[in-house]
Amino acid sequence: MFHHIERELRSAIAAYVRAEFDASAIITTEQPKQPSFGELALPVAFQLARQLKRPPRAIAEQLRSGMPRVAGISALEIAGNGYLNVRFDRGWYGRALVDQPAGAWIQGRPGKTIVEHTNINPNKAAHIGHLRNAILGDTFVRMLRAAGETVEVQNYIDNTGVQVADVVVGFHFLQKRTPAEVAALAAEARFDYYCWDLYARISSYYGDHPEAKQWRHQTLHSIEAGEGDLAELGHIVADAIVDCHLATMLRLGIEYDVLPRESEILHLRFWATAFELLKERQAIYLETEGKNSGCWVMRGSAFSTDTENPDDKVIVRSNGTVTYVGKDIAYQLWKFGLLGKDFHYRLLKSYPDGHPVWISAIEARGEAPRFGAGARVYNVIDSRQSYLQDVVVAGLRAVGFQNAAENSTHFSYEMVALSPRTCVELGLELSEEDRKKSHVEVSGRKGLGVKADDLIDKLIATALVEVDSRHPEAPAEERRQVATRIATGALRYFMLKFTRNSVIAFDFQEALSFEGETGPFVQYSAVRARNIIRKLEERGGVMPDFAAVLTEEAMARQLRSEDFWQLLLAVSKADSAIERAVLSGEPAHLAKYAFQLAQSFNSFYHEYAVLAEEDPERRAFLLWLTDYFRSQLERTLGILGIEVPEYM
RNA sequence: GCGCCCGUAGCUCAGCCGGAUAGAGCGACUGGCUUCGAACCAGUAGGCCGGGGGUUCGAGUCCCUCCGGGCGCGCCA
Repeated sequence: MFHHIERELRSAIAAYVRAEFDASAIITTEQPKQPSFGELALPVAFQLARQLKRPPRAIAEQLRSGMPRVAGISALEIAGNGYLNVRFDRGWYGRALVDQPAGAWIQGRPGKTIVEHTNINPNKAAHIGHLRNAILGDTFVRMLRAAGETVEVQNYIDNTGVQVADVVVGFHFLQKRTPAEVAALAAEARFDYYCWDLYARISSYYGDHPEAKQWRHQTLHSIEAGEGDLAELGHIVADAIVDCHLATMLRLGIEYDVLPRESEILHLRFWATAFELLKERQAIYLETEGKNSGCWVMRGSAFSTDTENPDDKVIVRSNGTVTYVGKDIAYQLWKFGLLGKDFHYRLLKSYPDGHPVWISAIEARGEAPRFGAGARVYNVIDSRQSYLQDVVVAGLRAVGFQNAAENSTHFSYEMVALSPRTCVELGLELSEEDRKKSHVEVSGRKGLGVKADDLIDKLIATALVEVDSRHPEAPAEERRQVATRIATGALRYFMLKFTRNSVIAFDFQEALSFEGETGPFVQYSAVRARNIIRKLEERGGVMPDFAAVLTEEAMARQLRSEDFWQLLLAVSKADSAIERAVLSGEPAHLAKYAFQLAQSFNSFYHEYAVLAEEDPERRAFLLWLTDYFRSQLERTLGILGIEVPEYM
């Protein structure tokens, strides 16, 4: 509704300015600095002042007196030296919300939006850095869907890369295990933890025995050829770890639609097709001299911002093998349906909620939906890979797919590092240098990091202590479920509260906190609203007929209270908050909104006893406001992927 | 060397397309539990928005420059 009035007002003013001043201005609306100034502020007179060479105050005065009426607006006021402040008709506004609580503004862009996230190497347990990626990606997906878009969630699996190969080397060459033995191990719990340690071991082994890298090359070769024990081990490891990752992410409510795998990209020769295309369109050329002699390269000028003498990027090595970026270009072409090839698919599994997840396959099995061929693609990848993402987009452009290039977005985010204090807690030895830093980078090779499942377990345990002390009478299983929701809410909120380009220095003490700006704070507020309604029913009461009791006049009476009005206004801005977060691509904005909303309600909750209210109209109003708040906060939390526990 | 990001309260961070007196959480200090359960609320202290130039009626926000920090820049993935 807020949104609606805002839009109506903007177009009314734009039309008036065109007619009366013969000028065009981009009408922007702002939130007034103080609530007492009204609901919206328009700096339009300042913009026009320059064009018209007239003082802003005079322009504002003309706008104020001449403007046609806009429904829902009761007054325009001039403030400062030319601000036009807008006051809403409170009774009208409140009533409109009773009639239509949720906005009908939703209309997504046409076509399918592809969001690729998670993309963890399937060779070891997921860590907190991966959590940031998956939570950001998943929340962005929920935001887009809330904005009415059709979204496909992809999670790319590099099951043939060096990282998988290294773990295979560990099993085969260091431990001398057969595929059958590894398969047995993979069936046991926490295989991903086992591989975490093994990967760190083999990485350090390479350091001491450089000649052992020969094993890696041999393994990579076997995996690519798809033959022999080493290839079989590769499949066993990668498949089992993918299962672990899916399970970890499901704990946070994160699901995928399709898992395209590198093994199928190789087998179905995606690269060969892309290579022909790149050559044909002259996006790459065969270098005949200099350091890149014998390689197929992309001109540096195609992607680099260094205008002096940008380095060319090798796409195909002089030995004929393709680089990572080359494969990525082929994959990105597929995402837009521009490669002229597709995967086959098989159903990997169905989630408990019934949602199916498909995985790429060499032969078709089952009737899969049409994957890929998106109108837009968002790649959720950390900012360290921005250079490579630029090359991929330049590749699309060079091939002539301007449109695809423009619709490719690197949804980047900064890394998650560890606070020095947390490193100490983890028993890691820090150098003098590290100790002074504000954060220390995680390293999979060194096994340095916080595993996702460990963190979730720790959060649940911490939450359970609180739940147990508050609700000792509740069944143990139920308490555990409540603690789980609190824990995952805390974790998701923690990862979302920072804007994307801020480095997170992960700190246990901070992440395990349930007070202040945290997920549980917001959940608690929703629980309180629910409690009011539940208590009402427990006492034999029923919800009043809001449509009958809360007439426009009644609303106007109740909303004379500044406290009620401000809360109502804040709640009614959910749509605006969602839209703003989608437009800015910043889930943190929505998280912040949820927090502020919770704050407003908590203060209201403290001040006013809803059920004890004796005046029937006022009581009905308070109940309606409480329920309206509850529904809008729950909707917002749902988009953040945060569930509300039954009690706290 | 080149490129990208960051620098705002003691700490961690917000600050929407440039707009009115720069905000929140934590920490510190004062108060508030007779249950719609305090995982909360009310209040106090705390800021040269890294420095310096510029553009503008107006700059935390845009431009230039310097300082400090992070991350990239391979015929690795």
